[in-house]
Amino acid sequence: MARGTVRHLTNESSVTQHDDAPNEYDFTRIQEKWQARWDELRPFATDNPADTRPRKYVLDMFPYPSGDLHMGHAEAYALGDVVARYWRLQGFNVLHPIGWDSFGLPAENAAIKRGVDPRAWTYDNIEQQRQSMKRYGASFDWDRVLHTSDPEYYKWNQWLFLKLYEKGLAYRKASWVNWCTHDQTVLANEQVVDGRCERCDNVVVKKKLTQWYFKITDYADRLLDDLNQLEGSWPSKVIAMQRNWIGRSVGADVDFVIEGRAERVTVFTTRPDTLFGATFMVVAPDSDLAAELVADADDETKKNFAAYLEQVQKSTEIERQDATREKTGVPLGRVAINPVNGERIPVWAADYVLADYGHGAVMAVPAHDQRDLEFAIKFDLPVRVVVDTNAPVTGAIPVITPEMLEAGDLLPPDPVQTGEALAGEGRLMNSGPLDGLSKSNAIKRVIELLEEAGTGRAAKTYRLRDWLISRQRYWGTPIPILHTEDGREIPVEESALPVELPPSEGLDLQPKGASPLGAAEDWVNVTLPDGTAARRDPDTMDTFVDSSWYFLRFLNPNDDTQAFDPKEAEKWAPVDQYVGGVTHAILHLLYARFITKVLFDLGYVSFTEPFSALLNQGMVLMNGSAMSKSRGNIVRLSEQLDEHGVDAVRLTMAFAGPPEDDIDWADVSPAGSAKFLARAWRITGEVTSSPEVEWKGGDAALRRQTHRLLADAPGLVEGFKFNVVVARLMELVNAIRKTIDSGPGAGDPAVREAIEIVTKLLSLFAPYTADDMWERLGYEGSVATTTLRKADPTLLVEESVTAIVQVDGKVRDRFEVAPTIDTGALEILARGSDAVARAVGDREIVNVIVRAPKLVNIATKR
RNA sequence: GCUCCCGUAGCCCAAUCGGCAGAGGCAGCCGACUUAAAAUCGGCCGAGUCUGGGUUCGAGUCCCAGCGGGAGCACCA
Repeated sequence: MARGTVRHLTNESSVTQHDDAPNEYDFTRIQEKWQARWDELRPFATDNPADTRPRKYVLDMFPYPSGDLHMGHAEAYALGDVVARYWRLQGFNVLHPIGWDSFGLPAENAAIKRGVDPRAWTYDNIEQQRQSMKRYGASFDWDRVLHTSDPEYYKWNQWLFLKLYEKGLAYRKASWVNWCTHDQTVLANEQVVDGRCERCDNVVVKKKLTQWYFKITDYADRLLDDLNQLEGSWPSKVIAMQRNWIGRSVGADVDFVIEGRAERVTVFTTRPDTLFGATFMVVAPDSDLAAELVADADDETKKNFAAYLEQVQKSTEIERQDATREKTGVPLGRVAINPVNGERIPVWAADYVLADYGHGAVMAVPAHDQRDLEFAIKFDLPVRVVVDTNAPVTGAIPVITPEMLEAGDLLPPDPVQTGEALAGEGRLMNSGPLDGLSKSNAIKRVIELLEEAGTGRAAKTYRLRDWLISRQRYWGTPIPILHTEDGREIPVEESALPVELPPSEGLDLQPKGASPLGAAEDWVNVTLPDGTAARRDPDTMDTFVDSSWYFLRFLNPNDDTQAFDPKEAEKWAPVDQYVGGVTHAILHLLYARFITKVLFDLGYVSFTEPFSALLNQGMVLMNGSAMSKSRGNIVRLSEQLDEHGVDAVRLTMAFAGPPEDDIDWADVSPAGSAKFLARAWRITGEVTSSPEVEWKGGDAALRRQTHRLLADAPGLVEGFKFNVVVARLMELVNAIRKTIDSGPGAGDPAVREAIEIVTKLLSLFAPYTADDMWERLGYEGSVATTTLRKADPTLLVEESVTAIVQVDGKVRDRFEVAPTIDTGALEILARGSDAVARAVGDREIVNVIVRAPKLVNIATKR
């Protein structure tokens, strides 16, 4: 078959109106024709200040320029475009921009591999993607393109960094960080997946380094609590993942005195009620606290600790996160004193306690915590039950029943025997003043006691850690800080921004654990105004900084006086509809939310959440699994576009199923989509009525169907049921076909009305075909810039409906009735039915439910 | 292990408030066109909704339990 053409037999009568126009659906011709028109018309530019239409900001997650666009991009941009085009048809002024997230490791790694400049490699890829994107026909405003690797963009990245620095939200600290052994750079917690580097899948180890952090933990409560306002507009899955990630725990801080040490050690616990059951303390071996506690110990203890620490640090994240492995640890030879009962308990170091969570130390209550129990059993430490989990609790009050007393079996099983810690509700015991209280009451009471004694307080802690933003790589935004020899940090003046990346020429980009920029002597060495020498910070920023505010830069991408114009933000932001993959459910979205809240606090924006609504599209699979080279199941987008046309591929993406579901390309039919487009397109060549024709008088059944679609379309599109909209369009095209072939014919006004509505709605999915159809229908310009009519309510009323009559839930008869029939009339009709009488037989009718005009159900005594 | 989501025709998927299980597509079959085939056009066939209970006049839809699939979290004190 000839590429680019869906052949069909020419019907002589269909040529009458457009003798000169081609009468074959040739998508290549249509694409080329309309691409040129769009370049000329700029139908999607959003730059007219006099535009008074209401506004919508529809944003697709911008792509990373690694190679050409693939099927995943195709799906995302097809779906985002449906939403953008829909709001335009509804009369909105829609901002729908596109850009490139063009800094980052893959570009640099690829550049190293090929021995080329990362800059050249990146911009070559952008150009390729830009052309593919244009061909793909998404309704972007091409005058607002940005690239995060442009100095004009990253200048404002640096500005943002300095704003955070001024607020104390950007700081440097030495700590154990995730180190990717392959990429030779640090990773944020969020970038470590199952102990491996999210990007290259290599093993991650811990390394102690001084790094830059953003203090996202200051915003933990707001990031968590504000998720409530996104409920219903964001996928619940994403909200759950974010909640989980922030991981707020509520409990208490408890101060323990350490014998022979002036300072107390504070531990965080979610179970302060079990404080009387604490039989030892555990600190993280890699914490400063452990090192300090062991410093005064005897040589044997020190030696054991040193050996243990070395072993811990050697282990990879994968080993460390294996929850099934045996507990390990060493005693530190120190004694802690329980503040509530004065009990002396030993202090151990063990790697099941994490240095950077809570205070890096825990009170171990082995009877009621599984981890502590395993440790106690392994090292033969005492276990004391302080909550009787066999005592039921009604409300907050423990209840002991006479039966229980009689059974003499009040105590729960011994955790040491069963190996199971007693985690449940119960009644406090062995706990002095807490005895007899329920768990929740005991928590309240013990916090009061601790606060009175000054040895503890209610506390919250989070799983979320501060955001590590420095990277020891070349292709990123330089951190705008100077370091003097005496260790001072000097922020670069705002007027001196951007701190431009030096050329990569002459730099060794091979990863070696330190930033390549440190070797750019001309760049890194600077002299301060007072004559002292300083060095630029050689690290670059995590690219998630770039993408945490790009949606604001789109508002005025060429403004060189500010990052974004707050007045424009007032007009357009926050983003009304954000569209992208669920892969960014945590990282990108959390960071963007954080930065938005910071900008709110700084007074730059008036909203606290960046994305009012979120749509996650699924992945495109092939034969049940993700496409990959190793599986050899890659479907090339460019080949699909060559074979079936842009519109057919886009339509297939929308029609395949709910947007959030994965699409298996083996299950769908782009050829079927092309067939449908050709059918619809062909009809526009058969219509013989003129654009000015009066609708009324047209075929009533077809008109009703058209208006039902008009009435349903908004709800369907806004509910992201794109697949249903496409199905309804197919249905309507089938109906038009019938009306032409075996009904009133191609000249009927209802045919024109129907195909015009099809054309408008089809433009959401198949913009090239729709614009060509629009022209064939006798109009000029792009159908995408028209608006959609409202349904005529008089046409939505059915002339008659089918009422069904059930007997005991089974359908026994049906009638054609007026939609306005009342309950009594319908019941009389139903009771008069022979079929119903036969079904009822001689049984007694006990109930008749009437739901006029659609249903009667007669229940009989059985 | 914990949490969440999903199981409807051979396949992908629809089904407003609980009210006739089917909108659409793919595949299949039949017919038209063709010397023939492909393509195209027209038509047809096709589940009783994963299983077992429950609520209800009535359950794909609500509740409980199980099975199957997917996702997230997982030594976070």
